[in-house]
Order: sequence, then structure tokens, then C-alpha cells
Amino acid sequence: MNSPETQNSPLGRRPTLYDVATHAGVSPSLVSLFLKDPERISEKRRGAVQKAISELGYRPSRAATTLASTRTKSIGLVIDDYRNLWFVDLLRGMESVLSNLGYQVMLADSRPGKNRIKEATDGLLAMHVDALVLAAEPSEAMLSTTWVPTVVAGWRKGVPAGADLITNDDDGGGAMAASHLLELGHVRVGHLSGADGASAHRRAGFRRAVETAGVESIISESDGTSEEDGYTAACWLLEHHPDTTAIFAANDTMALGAFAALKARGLSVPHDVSVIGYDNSPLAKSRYLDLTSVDNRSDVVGIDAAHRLLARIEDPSLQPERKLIEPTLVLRGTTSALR
Amino acid sequence: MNSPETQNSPLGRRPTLYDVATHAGVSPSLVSLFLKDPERISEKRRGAVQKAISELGYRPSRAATTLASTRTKSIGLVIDDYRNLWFVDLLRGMESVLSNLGYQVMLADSRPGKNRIKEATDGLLAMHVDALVLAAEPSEAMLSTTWVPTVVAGWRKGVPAGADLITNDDDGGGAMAASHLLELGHVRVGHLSGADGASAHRRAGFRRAVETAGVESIISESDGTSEEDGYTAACWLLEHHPDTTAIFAANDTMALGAFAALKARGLSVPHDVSVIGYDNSPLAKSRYLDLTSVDNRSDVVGIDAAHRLLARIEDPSLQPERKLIEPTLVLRGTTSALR
DNA sequence: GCGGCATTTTGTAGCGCTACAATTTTTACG
DNA sequence: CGTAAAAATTGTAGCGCTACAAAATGCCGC
Repeated sequence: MNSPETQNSPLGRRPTLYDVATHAGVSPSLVSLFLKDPERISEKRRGAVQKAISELGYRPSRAATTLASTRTKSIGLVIDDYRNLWFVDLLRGMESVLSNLGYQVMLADSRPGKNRIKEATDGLLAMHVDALVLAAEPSEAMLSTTWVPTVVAGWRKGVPAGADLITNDDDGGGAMAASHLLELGHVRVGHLSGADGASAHRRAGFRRAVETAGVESIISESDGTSEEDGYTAACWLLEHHPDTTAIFAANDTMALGAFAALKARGLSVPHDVSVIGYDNSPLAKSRYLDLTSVDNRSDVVGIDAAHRLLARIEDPSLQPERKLIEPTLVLRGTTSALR
Repeated sequence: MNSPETQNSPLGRRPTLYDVATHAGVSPSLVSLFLKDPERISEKRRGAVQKAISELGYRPSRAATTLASTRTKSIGLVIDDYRNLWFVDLLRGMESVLSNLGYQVMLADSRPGKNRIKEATDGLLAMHVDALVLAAEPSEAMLSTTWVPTVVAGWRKGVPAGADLITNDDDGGGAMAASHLLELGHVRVGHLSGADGASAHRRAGFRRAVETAGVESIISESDGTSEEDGYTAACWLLEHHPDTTAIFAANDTMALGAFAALKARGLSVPHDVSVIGYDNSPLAKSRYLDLTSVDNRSDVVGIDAAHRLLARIEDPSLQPERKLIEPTLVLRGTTSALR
């Protein structure tokens, strides 16, 4: 309707709350009240203020609001890398409880350097977030330096003092994957493992379940958890244990590497070898890949983390808590009974 | 060293710049100066301020800084969905030019509702970002309401007045994919297309190239661009044109759907049918999938967008510009010469 | 040892908003 | 109608920082 050039607003600058108040013929305080809860002012004024806001194209300044209020109604989420999609479920879980309460979730990733986690956290704290979720391995440098309620999600090492811990039961999940393969009758089962914390737990669970069943646990460990790592580990496994009939990969991406190694050897899945992954990532859900996988329920972690933070925002004296979330098994087409 | 309980700081609250100044025995202005450029103050004072900062555990308040300065040195990036990983390259491209200049990139996704794009944008503007990159289709509601330099990246419809446009040459990319298949000798080529803007351009390019070569263009169109859509479209294609020897999917995910359809029919890739995708996503790069794909060079879009914004921050009177980025073809194992 | 100039440091005045107490208006009811 | 209580509205005083001009200090040669 209006020309973009004139920008509706008669001011040559970003309109402020005072501009709105003047335009609407009320006091700034009333406009502020309107912003916080429109229901709290009379219908007559509400209309006038609303009109002034849209006529001027006013948008509140978050900076000013933040500075003037004690609470910002925002929660910071630090993730290690945008490309690790597991944070999407975490985020969705958090938002499912926080959005309705008017909270906003701010994301910061800490990809590049090692101490970027501290940087990302500092950035979030600089924005006065009311609380923090660390979905990245906390560095030593920040073990004791948070001013706000903090929960560590999905990592178990280096939890800052006073922080809650809500994480996936990777140990249980590893055992779950192993049991599934054993129940299908497999007795030559291999595990492709990575080097990080979660991998170690998955590995331990796997080993325990397999050895409890009286079966030898064959583990091929690599430095990372990428598809290439999975490929390399699977090649080693297939070379040294050619009679392997089932493979448990530490994550879905590594399972993809196993697929590549099997394909190269002319072995088919699940006819010759069953494969189970971990994370129930979009990859596993793919119709083509159709990968059986352990779902670590990051959405539940997110929901729990959110509840926990809300509680600690209300009562900062609450004692930190530690909690494990049970994974679930998602059956798909890459595992089948031993033929 | 210090107990986490005492938090180093003698104050029972978040330390401010004034606390630092007092502690260091200098004026607040000097501390502010230090924050902006440590080199600008004498060595003696610099040491004192530095010491005070770390002793108190001081972190500047972004809100206060933002409010007091005219520039915030931050750029907002609106994306449609965190799960569409193409934004990662965009982001990396932007950061490669912005980080060195001290700019920070803030992300907001607009997943859920339709007008969340406006919400996400408003949120960013509320944080006083100096400029905005819209990597999501702008809604009508916001065609004329930005106060800051804006560039639309990767979308061509609904560009707000006064915004720059830097986008991928999807039309050229479609033609590129088609030419590749034609050069390999294929004459029965099908295209799996989606319904969004980018798909339409890729389709147009494909059609033009194929028809220029005097070959019939067979297009299977679906509502979306998911793997399921790709699967459905591929099933239609294979049923109605069983002699198809090459398939161009509108994106890598749809190519995965095509794989599923081919596998179900016992056809192998690339032996029976060649497949080319689009986006050069992590999927395409996978060793197992090894998918030939068109790379739309989002990293370059990011770099260009950043340069453009910096220029417009310097000189807001600059006329908006439109620019297409040339895609490149990435050859992998899913396309081969017609046997 | 003293102008004159460059460098370093400081004081003052907001940025745009909210908290909270104080004030005005409306409503309820004897 | 009058008055107390409730509801609606307003004024005042910052939140933590930066911009910018003014003041203080250091440095030079003569």
C-alpha cells in the first residue's frame, strides 16, 4: 500500500517507544505495558497504541528491553556444529516447552577452534540469556564461570560445577543394539566405534551385552565418527573377521561407511550382513537407506533440559541434578535374522 | 584455581564496566576504550584494566553496547529450516569475509508457521543487526519494511524493494545437468521436479537444454522436494517411460528417492540408469552414495552477500543489485556413458 | 625550562526501554 | 450521591555502555 521509499513513518529514523506514545497520545509507560501484556490496558488505548505501532512500523529494541529488565526470557543453546543434525531434535524439544511460555531460544555454534565453545557461551551470556544449555563438550576454561542456570545436554565429561546434566544413555543404547543383533541369532557381531565420549559409552554397553551372552565382542575403533571412519573401520573388520554377519555402527554416518565397505566386497544388506546404526538421523529414516537405528531421544533431552532450567530460574538454590534418557530401538530394513 | 563458589568476584552480581574501572583505578571511559581497541591506551593502564577484567570475571553487556552504539557489527541471517543444510555453506561463506572484520553473524530460522519469516526477521532487527540476509522466501508482509541493508540469497520471488538479490543460477544448473547426461549419450532422460521456485528454474533449464538437443523432455513433477516426492516421481517416470536411462533429480534428496525406486525394480545405478542430483549436499559427497551433483556454490553466494552488505553499510544510497552465481558440476559415480 | 603540539584520559549526556511507586480515573455499593 | 476499593495510567529513575568534546599529560626543540 505505502511506498517503500517513505517507509510509512514520518521519522527519518527507527521509531522508538516514545514516538509511539506521542503518536497515540498516551504515556510511554502505557506503551510499555501494552508490549508486555496488551490485555492489561483499556480497549480504547489498546486500539490507539496498536494503530500507532503499525503506522510507525515500530519494533521494540531488544537491547533496550534487555538492559532495562532483569529477565530476558531467552535461553542460550550452544551446539558444537550446525552440521550435526542431532541438535535439531534437541532444539525442537526445548522449544516445545519454552515457546508457549514466551521464551526464545538463541543458538550459537562453536565449530572452528577449540575454545570457540567458551566464545560461543560468552556471546550468549553477553546477550543476558536467563539460562544456558551446553550441547557441546565444555572446555576446561569454563568449568566454573557461569552466572546463570546451566544444563549440559548430551555430554558427560567436564560438566561445570553447579550445572545439571541431562544426557542420553549411550551405554544402554549400545547394549540395546547388541541385544537386537543377538536376538536375531547373530553370533559374529562387529562394532565400529569412534573416539569421542558418546562412542565410548556405546562401545561399553555393546561389549557388556555381547559378552554377557557369551559371544566374542569384536571392536574396530577409529579416530573419528565420520563416514570415512566407518568405512575404514568396516574394512578392517571385514578383512580380519570375514565371517561377520552383523555390524553395529556407533552412528548412522558410520553405518553408511559400512555400507560402502560391504558393497565394495559384493556383500548385500541385510542378506549377508545386518547393519544397525545409532542416532535415528534423517539418514536412517531415508526410504532408500532404511537403516535400523537406536534413537537417543534428543527431543526428550530437550524437553527435560527446558523444564530443569525453568525450575532453576525460579529457584536458583536448587541442587544440580543428573539424569539419563532412555534410548529406543527403531527397527527398519537393514537387520534381519541370521539365515 | 579459585573456588567456583566464590566466583572470584567480590560482588554479588554481574560485574559492570564501572566495577572494572573502579577496580583498576581508571575512568569508565578508559575501560570502554580498552574494550574497543586495547592498543589505543597506554601499556600501564592496559595491564591494569586487563587484570581487573579477569579478576572480576567481567563480560561486557551486549545489550548495553548495542544500545549505546550506532553500529552493532552484527549481520542477521534468516534461514527457512535448520535441516536444509545448504545454509551451512552460505554461513561459512559469509563468515569467511565477516569474521575478520569483527562482524558476528546471527542466525534465526523460520520453520513452523508461514509468517515465521517475518517473526524471525523482526527478532533479528530487534537486536539491531546492521544488515540482513534473507535465505528464506520473503513473505508479502515484509516486502517494504526493512530499516537496514538487506540481501536476499537463494530465492528470486518476493524480493523486498531496495534489497539486493544474489542467487544461484538454477536455470543454468538445470541445463548443465541435462547437457552432462546428453554428452554421455543418453537420449531417454527424465527429470524429477519439485514445486518450489528453485525447482521451476532447474526444470526450465533442463527442458531448454534437452529440447535444444532435439530430445524429448520427460518431466515428472511432484508437490514437494523430499525423498518421498522423489520416490513417487521416479515410480511414475519408470512406469510410463520404462526405457529411461538417465534421471536428473531436482535435488540430492529426491535422487535418493529415485535410488529407492530403481532398487525396487531391480535396476542398478549407473549400470542401468544414470542419476544426477542437485545441491552437492553431504549426501552426494557420501562415499556410499557417491552421487554426481550440481553444486550451486552457496559459499560464493555467502561471500558475495557479505561484500554487498558491507558496501551498503558504508554507503546506504547504493542502488540494489542483482547477481547470479554460476553453479558447477561435480562428477561422481552415479552417471556413466550409455552402454 | 617553556610554549606548542600530539597523545592519553576523563566527564557529560544520552541510547530505548522497564520497574515501581504515585497518581488519576472508573466502578461498586451503602 | 459519596466514598472506598479497584483499575488504569503516569512520572521518575535508572539498566550498562559509548560518543564526543574537554581536560590532562607527555614530548619536542630551542
